[in-house]
Amino acid sequence: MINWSKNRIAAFQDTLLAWYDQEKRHLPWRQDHDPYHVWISEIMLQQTQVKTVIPYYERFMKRFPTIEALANAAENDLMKMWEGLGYYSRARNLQKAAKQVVFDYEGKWPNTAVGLQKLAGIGPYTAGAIASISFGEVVPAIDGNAFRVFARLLEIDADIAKPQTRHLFEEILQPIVSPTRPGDFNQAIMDLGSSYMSAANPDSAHSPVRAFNQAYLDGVEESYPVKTKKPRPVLKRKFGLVIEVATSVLLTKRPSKGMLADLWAFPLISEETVTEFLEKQPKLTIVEALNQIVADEYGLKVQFDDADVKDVTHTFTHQKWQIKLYRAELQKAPDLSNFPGKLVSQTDLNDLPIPKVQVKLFAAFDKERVNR
DNA sequence: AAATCGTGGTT
DNA sequence: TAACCAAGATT
Repeated sequence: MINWSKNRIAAFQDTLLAWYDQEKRHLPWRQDHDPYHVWISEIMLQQTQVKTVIPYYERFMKRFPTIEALANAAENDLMKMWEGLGYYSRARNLQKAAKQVVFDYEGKWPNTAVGLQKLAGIGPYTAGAIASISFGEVVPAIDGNAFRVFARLLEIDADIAKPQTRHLFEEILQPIVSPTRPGDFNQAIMDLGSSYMSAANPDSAHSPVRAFNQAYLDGVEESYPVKTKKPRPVLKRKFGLVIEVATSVLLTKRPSKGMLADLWAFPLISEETVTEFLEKQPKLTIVEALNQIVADEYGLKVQFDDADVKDVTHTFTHQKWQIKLYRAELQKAPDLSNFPGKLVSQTDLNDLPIPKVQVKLFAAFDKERVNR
């Protein structure tokens, strides 16, 4: 790792900010420095590409123009706005934080990174981003871009996958952040990291800060940043249940903890549940086991169709689901007192927040339907 | 500290 | 395809 002198730091700031003034991206959330606008965009942008976020941000601002509107929103409306964005706890934390600001802080935002981190869903990166962009606090905003950019510029060998490495970067970056334009400095690093100093296809030869890029100058850019690999997704086999009543279908509201919390989907039975059932009653077929599980768990008398099974796979960050989708029809509306969900018509469906895996299940199921 | 929590895009 | 990446936070 190398070290920069004060003159070097000043030259870097000038070069970076001059480039930013010329080439910065014009994004919807960059029209002003309103903390509400900056905050919503930063939460949406966590682990999510700019291109994906833009339409979500526009819709969100129309639906919830102020932090008061968000604080008072119905949970279902909020989750519907977030539908398809992923990492849904971000949406729930968003409303928690909105309530904190509106009701605990009388509508006044904390104006430092330390204060901002007391709000739900705001960690060290997002706190630094809002504090510097909206309030002019001289603090770094260390996201994946900042890790990558400075690992290359300074040949920092620490593993950025390790939590403690953040502290090292904070120490290194604090004196480098522009004291006069901290928000622009942090955003410029992100623009740089998404263009000339991207992860996959960097173009350091034409980068405005190539003269400061030690890894590039040494021809070892490929070696930075140092980052240990994550394990591959674990395979989970499941049985998905389509239980129809006329043109409606039974959906469960998923538990409020764990994967896809509070979203709506077909009931899913884990392979383990079915396996255990078959060990106790080896003579049963899979369909018979599913029928009995549904009777035991939900108090529903159904008969799944063995000849109408669809396969759907969906990969998350750390799990790969292989779902066998079974279908059954009921002649009349059942007693749902033991079923954690409801009978949903096509029109009702439009109001419920649905995860992407369920969209895939619907697609497979609809194909079956069309073919019949 | 390591695992958990989504989705879309690229190679 | 499988692997990796994209403005991370929480437990």
